[in-house]
Amino acid sequence: MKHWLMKSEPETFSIDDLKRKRVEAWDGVRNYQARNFMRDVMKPGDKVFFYHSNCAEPGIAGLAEVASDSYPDPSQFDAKSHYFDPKSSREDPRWMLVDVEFVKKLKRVITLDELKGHAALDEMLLLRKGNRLSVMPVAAAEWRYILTLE
DNA sequence: GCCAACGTTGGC
DNA sequence: GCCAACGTTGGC
Repeated sequence: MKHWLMKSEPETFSIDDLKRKRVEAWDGVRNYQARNFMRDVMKPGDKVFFYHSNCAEPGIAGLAEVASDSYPDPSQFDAKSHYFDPKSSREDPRWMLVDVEFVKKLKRVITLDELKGHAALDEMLLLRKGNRLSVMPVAAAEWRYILTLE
């Protein structure tokens, strides 16, 4: 079982939205590296940090779980969708996603700023300069360490 | 709203 | 295959 971090802008889709809906198709990812993680590596049951990005208090807001195998992102075929991709086709879909299921909301947001202050997390992908991946792996040791911070 | 960092596109 | 131009991400 692997561990992941998935970013979402809370104004668009927050941990509270996931709590309400229980399961959400993680659509709209249009980055090949992030897609490859979802398509090739993620497995149902993998653990996920739900991260709030591009907001007043960026950080880990909750826990979730991968809830499906990967399948084509329907929004890529929808001409009315913001995520429509005219270069993709149903025969050869370019973008894949997984379903993500709510596990729990953290008692507080473990902020990006706080994570930066822990030497144990120096190697964390999230904290690498210039990293913009919206779906990324988290090392098991980092996962366990972060859970103790709540 | 700014802007650094990065990814993608497309002309050559 | 190079690289300039452009678009996006996301912290601040």
